[in-house]
Amino acid sequence: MTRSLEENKQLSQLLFPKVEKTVEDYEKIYPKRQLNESAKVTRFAPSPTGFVHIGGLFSALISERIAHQSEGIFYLRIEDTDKKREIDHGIEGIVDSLKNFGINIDEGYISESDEIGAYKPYKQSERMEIYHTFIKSLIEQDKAYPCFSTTEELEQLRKNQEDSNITPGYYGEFAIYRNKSFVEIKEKLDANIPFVIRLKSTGSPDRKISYKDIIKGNMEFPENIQDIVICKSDSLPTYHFAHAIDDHVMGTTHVIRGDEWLPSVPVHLQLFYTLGWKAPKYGHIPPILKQDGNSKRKLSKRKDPEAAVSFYHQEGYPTESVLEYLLNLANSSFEDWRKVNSEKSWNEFPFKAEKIGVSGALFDLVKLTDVSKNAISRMSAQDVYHKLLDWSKKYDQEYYSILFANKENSLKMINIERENKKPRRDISKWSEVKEYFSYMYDELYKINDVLDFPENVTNEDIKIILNGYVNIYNHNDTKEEWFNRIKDFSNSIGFATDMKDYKANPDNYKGSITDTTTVIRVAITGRKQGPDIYEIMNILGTKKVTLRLNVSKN
RNA sequence: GCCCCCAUAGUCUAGAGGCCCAGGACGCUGCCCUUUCACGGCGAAGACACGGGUUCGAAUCCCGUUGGGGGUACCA
Repeated sequence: MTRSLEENKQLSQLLFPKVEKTVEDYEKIYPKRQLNESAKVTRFAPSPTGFVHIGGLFSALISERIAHQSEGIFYLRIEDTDKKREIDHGIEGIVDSLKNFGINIDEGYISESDEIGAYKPYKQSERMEIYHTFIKSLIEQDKAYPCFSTTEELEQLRKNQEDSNITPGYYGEFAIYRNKSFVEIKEKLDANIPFVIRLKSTGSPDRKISYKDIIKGNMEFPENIQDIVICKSDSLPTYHFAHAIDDHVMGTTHVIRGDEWLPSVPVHLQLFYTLGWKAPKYGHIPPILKQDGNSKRKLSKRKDPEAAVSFYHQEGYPTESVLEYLLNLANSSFEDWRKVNSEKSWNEFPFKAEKIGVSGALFDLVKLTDVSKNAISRMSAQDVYHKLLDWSKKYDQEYYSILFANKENSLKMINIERENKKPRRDISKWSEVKEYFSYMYDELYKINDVLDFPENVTNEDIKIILNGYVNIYNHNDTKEEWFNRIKDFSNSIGFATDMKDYKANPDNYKGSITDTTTVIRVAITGRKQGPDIYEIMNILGTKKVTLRLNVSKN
């Protein structure tokens, strides 16, 4: 029944006549990396099947940290073995997303069609010859074989197995093509019957396999007993096989991936073992979840706009905000570190892979907002201005022109209370700034029909305040002079300046200095809240201030 | 069905048998400071899923239950 060594050799030749190189050739073409003992090699290996998912960015970030913190290599490999789901410009999207977030790769694709690095090609569809060479060798060694079962037959098999309550799948006695004779196989091949290549499993159902996951710790699984497909009928490798080949050949030391891969570990370990290689270390990260009714679920590409990293770009969250939020999700000690290292870059944080939580976290936009406010408050006005320009150039042309034309004033505005020991924390994303500072620009500022003055001040008093203030306003006042002037003025019209006294005897006054300034603020900015009103008036200038005061009176 | 993973407040988490009648951050909230907001200061409410063990002692170890997530493809 079984085939002789010679027959297997013939079979491999029959199957892969065009493969000329040998396994040894490839070990020479792609030699082992010359790196320090401690240097780690990681990769981000997405499929170009859609936009980059926030979970993808999460694993890319973790992989990048692990590599670069150990002075190792981080590379980008495109896993395009599923031609059915591939999209146009998929690679470009991936490359751009990483670039945008400042996650630097050492090897792999740097644009839709250009790649760098000594282990190219970094796209699986271009590595066919490599995979076939290794498959050919496995067949020669009787470790793999062609299987001619049709999808229908396999479905039927599964159904029968389920009905008789035995483990479903293609294994053991059900692996009918495992030991077919050379003659039988040749007949099928000559008849052009489509086939896949399967790996002959060496696993046993009553043996366990254990390994230590970098993130999840000690794991134990039953061995894989299935004769898994390693080469599909379109002659492309399956993910499992390409993973083993590429990560060995490219010298990956640590594989970081989503924990949906956890159940495949026995398969992968078996693959490495069968190929005679040392398996990389694995780290399985939990998914990023979203609350959906009563349950949590993975952020969905189809249902959740916030699943796409492009969403954060559009909204104008600075990349470091998103990265820091993600970093905090991975290592919760990040925020403590950030508190005492406010001027450092996120990539100086001593990241620890083994500290990553094991269970999935809900993505919390509110927390992201907080992280982002902090991140932006740490930036210089120049920095904020330029980031704002970059963002608006892409997403808000009108605002871009305004910012561009009003550089000086914009910078001053952004800088209000920015250089305090504790800077303002009012901006969390670029898309909200236009509205937030709209009163700064004549093009954007519109006096509301109904100004929202404080309720406790009568219309009559509002007029008194506005009329009086127009007369005493002096653009050349220092802040102190200005404040003294407001105080005197408030006193003169019956508004308290001593807050303690006001609180003790509110009935003695029409209101307090808070009300006076708020009325002025509303008249000038249309808002009850905002940065230091003295600074704002200073930037606006006498002309605009008096104009707005006069307009608001009516 | 079978296999695997997970389980501390609304959210993210610290916690690796006594330091914990559980600490931090976000959020929520009270007060103080204050020309508003922000900042800052001082507070408040809020959690070890449940049930059994083991132990002098358990959030921490074991077993079970429940709940959640994942896998079970010629998808990754």
